[in-house]
Amino acid sequence: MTATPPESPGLPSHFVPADVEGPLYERWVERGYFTADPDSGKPPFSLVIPPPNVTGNLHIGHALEQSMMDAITRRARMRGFDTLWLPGMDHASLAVNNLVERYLGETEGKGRADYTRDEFMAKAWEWKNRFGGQILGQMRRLGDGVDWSRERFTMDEGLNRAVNTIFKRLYDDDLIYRAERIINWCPLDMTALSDAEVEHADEPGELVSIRYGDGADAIVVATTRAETMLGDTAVAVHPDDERYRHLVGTTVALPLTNRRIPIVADEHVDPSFGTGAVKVTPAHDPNDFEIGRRHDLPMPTIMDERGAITVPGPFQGLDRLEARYAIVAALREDGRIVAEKRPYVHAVGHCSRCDTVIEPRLSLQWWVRVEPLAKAAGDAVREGRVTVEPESMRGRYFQWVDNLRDWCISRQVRWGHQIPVWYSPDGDDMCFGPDETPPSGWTQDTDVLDTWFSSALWPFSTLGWPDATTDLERYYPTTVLVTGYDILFFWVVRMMLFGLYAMDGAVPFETVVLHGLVRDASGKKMSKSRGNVVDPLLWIDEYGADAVRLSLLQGANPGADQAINEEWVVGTRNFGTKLWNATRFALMSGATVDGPLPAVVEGPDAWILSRLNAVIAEVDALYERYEFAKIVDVLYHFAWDEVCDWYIELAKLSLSGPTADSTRRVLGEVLDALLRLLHPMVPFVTEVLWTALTGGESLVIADWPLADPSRADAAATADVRAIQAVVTEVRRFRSDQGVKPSQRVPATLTGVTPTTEPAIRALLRLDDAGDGFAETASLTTASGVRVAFDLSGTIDVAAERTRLTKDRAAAEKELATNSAKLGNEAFTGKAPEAVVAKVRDRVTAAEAEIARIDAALAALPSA
RNA sequence: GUCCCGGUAGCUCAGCUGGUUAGAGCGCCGCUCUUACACAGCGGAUGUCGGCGGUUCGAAUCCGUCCCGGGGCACCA
Repeated sequence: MTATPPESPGLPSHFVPADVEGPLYERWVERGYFTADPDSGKPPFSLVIPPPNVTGNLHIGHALEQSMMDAITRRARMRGFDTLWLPGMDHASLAVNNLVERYLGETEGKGRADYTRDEFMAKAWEWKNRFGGQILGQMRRLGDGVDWSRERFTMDEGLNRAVNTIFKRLYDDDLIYRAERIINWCPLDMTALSDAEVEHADEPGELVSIRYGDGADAIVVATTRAETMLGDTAVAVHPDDERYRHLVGTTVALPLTNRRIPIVADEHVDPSFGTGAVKVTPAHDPNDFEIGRRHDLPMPTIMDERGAITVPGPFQGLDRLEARYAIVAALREDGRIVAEKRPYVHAVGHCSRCDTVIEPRLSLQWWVRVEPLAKAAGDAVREGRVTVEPESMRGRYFQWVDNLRDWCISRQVRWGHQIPVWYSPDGDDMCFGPDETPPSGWTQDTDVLDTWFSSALWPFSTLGWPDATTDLERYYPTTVLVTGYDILFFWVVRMMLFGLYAMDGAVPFETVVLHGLVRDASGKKMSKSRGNVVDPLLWIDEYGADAVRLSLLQGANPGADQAINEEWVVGTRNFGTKLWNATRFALMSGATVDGPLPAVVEGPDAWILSRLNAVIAEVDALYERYEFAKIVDVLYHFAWDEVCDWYIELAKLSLSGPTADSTRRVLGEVLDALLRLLHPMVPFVTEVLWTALTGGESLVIADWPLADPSRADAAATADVRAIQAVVTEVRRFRSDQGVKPSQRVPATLTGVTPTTEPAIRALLRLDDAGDGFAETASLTTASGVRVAFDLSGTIDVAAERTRLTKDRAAAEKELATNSAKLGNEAFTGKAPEAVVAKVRDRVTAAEAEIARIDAALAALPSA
C-alpha cells in the first residue's frame, strides 16, 4: 500500500459529522463490505438483529443494542471472519392491527367489521408499505453494518412458509393443540393474550363479603369482583374445615338469581383466609376453573367480548365495572353485604399493550405444549451449549424456562400469520402445510398467531429454513445474540424452544449477551407518559453517530441498566475531536505507516509501543466478555492520557532529534492501531482519520491489530514513569507558586539521566542555568531528582510550606500504617512473604520521603 | 410470600477471586489562548465505601443481620 501524502495537513481543521457520515455509510454499503460471502473461505461469524417493530422508530435502547452488535460484527470482520449481521423487522401483529384499524377509522370512517379479511389485509399491507420501516433508514444513520441483501420481514413469503411448516410439524407431533381454557382476554383489543403479555400492578380495589343463603345454611364469601357472582356455580370450602363440613354436598341460593348452587369441598381453598369459603366462577377465574373441572361444574360465560354482562336481567349490557357497582348496590339493598373493605389493594392484570384491565375468560384457543421443548431449552444452557452473559442472568433464564406453562398462541386479530388449520363443513379440523391444498369447501381458522411465534423462528427462518440453504448450513447456529434482559422470556426462551426443535437439537446461538435498559439522567425508566424520552436521532444530528454510540457503550456494563444524558454525548464528541487533532498533529509531523516498524526503538517510542500492545491484549480479553464499558474506558484513557498527553508531547522533542525517523514511524503505528481498535465503536471518525493517515481503502476491511508481547519494555516504561513523576511534581510546585505555565524558568537538575533530562526540561519549560543563575528555590522529588530554580519573583513560602506539610502528613500516615503491620507478629507470621516484603519496602520509601520533605522544609526561607 | 440485582465523591458508575494513601467521567475551584486540540492544557478540592455485628494479621471486597432502592416470579378469593 502506498501512502498518498496528505494534501497540506490532509485534514480540515474541524470534523463535521453530518457532512461525512451519510456518504461514508452509503459507500460502505455499495462496496459490499457488509455483505456476507459464504464462498470467502473465511470462518463464519453470524448474528441476527432482534427485529424491531415495523412501526417503530429508533429509540435509545435500539441505539445501545445496535451499537453493541455493530462493534461485535465490525471487530469480527476485521479479525478475518466471514461476518453476517442479518437485519429485518417484526410485523408486530397486535400493534399494527390496532394502528391500521385506527387509521381506517380516521380515513375511511369504518370499523373492523366493515372489511372482509382479504380487504383488511390489503389495507394493512398498504399501510405497512407507506408508514412502516422508518427504522431502517435510522439504522443507517447509526452506522449499522448490516447485510442489507439479506434483510427479512417476519411476514415475508419465506418466513410465512417457515411459520406454517413448523406449525404443521408441531401439530403433527401433538405439541400444538386446541383447548378451552381460561385465558387472558383484553376487552379493548378483543383478543387473547399470553401470560407474558399481562402486566400485574397493585391497585386499590374493594373486598366485599357477601352472604349467600339464609339462616342455618348461610355462608359468607368475599370477592374483589362482585360482578362475577352471576357466573357462580358453586361455593367451595376446604375439606377439613369443621365450620362447613355439614354444608358440603348441600346447595345454597345464589343471590340476585333464582339458581341454587352446590357447596363443594376442595383442597385449593385456604381455610385461614377470610371466611374460608370461596365463590366459584369457573368461566372467569383460573383457579375457579380448576375447581370447576374437579367437581364437574357448569361453566357459564357471563360477559361478551367487550366485557359487558350477557346474563338476562337488570345487569345485562352493563360493562363489567359498572356491573360491579350495580351488583354491590343491589346486594346491599338485599341486606347481603356483611363487610366491605375499601380500598383493598391487590394485583390487577393489565394488557401490556393498551393497559386495559384483563378479563380472565373461558375461551377456545390454540396452545403450544411447552414441557418437552422447555426441558431441552433448559438443558442446553445447563450443559453449556449456550452461554448466557452476564452469568448473573442465568438464574433468571432458568426461572422462566423451568416454570413454563403452555403458551396461548392464537390471537383474534387479522394482521399476522393465519393459523393453518382448516375446518370441514362437518366440523372436522386438519392442519395443512405450506405446500398442501385443503379440500374445497373447508374454511380456514380465522385467528392469527402471536407475534412472538414467528420471531421465535428468526435465527433459522431468516437463513432459509425449512430449505437446506447454504446460508442455513453456514450461519446456523448464530454466534451471538445481543438483546435486552427484558425480553429474555418473550424472545430468547422461545427461540430456544423452537430452535432446538426445528434444528434437531442445534442451538440457535452460542452466546446470549444481555444488556440493560437505558434510563434518563436521573435513573428513571424512559416512557412517553413521563416525557423523559430522548431521541437518539436528534443527538446524532447534533453530535454525530460516533458520539451517541460511544456514550452508550461507555455505560454498557453487562446486564446492568444505565443512564444517559446529553452532556455525556458531548463528552464523547469531544473525544472524537481529540482524536481528530492528534491525527492532524501526526500528519503535520510527517508520521507514517510505511515500511516495517523498527525492530529496536528507544525511550518514549519504546514505551508507547509497549503500552499499545498491552492495551490490544486487554481490549481483546474484554471483548470476549462483552465488557463494553471497560473497553471504552481502556481505549479512552490510553488515547487521551497516554498517547495525547504524554507520548505526543514527548514525541515533539524526538521529532527534532536524531531518532526523528523512528518516531515518525512509531507515531504513525500507534495512531494506526488506535484507530483500528476504536473503529468498531466509532466507525465514522476513525474511518476519515485512518484513510487520511494511511491512505488505505477502508478501516471496515482493515485488519484488527495483533498484540505483540515482545514489544513489552520495562526499562523504557520505567524511564517514562520517572519523567512523569518529576514533571507532575514540579508542575504542582509551579502551580502552587503561581508561576504561569508559559513562563520559562532557569533551573538546574541533578539526579536525572541524559535521556530523561531534555524531556523533563521541555515539558516543564525549564531553561538551562546561564550566567547569573541564582537559586531562589529548590525541590527534591520523591524519585530523588533535585531541581533548583531561579525564580525572579517572590516565592510563596507559605504555600510551599503548606504543600510540603500536607505531603509529610500523608507520608507519616503511610509510615505508621506499615510500621504497625511489621510490628504485628500475627501479620509477619501469617501473611505471604511477598506481601510482607512489599510492606517493608513501603516503610523504607515512607522514611525516605519524610527525610526528603524535612530537608525541603528546612531549606525554605523562614517566613 | 419468594427470588434476583443494587446502595462507593454533587451526578453516573468502576473497583469487590481480601493486602499500594479507594478510582474514572461529568460537575466544581484556581491558573493558562504553551505553535494538534479552549470540544483544550496544567494544578486542586471532595468519600463514616447504606447501618450494625462477625470471620481475619488485614474487609469497600467474605459471612450474618437490618434499613433503603429497583426488578422477576407467584399470589388468598
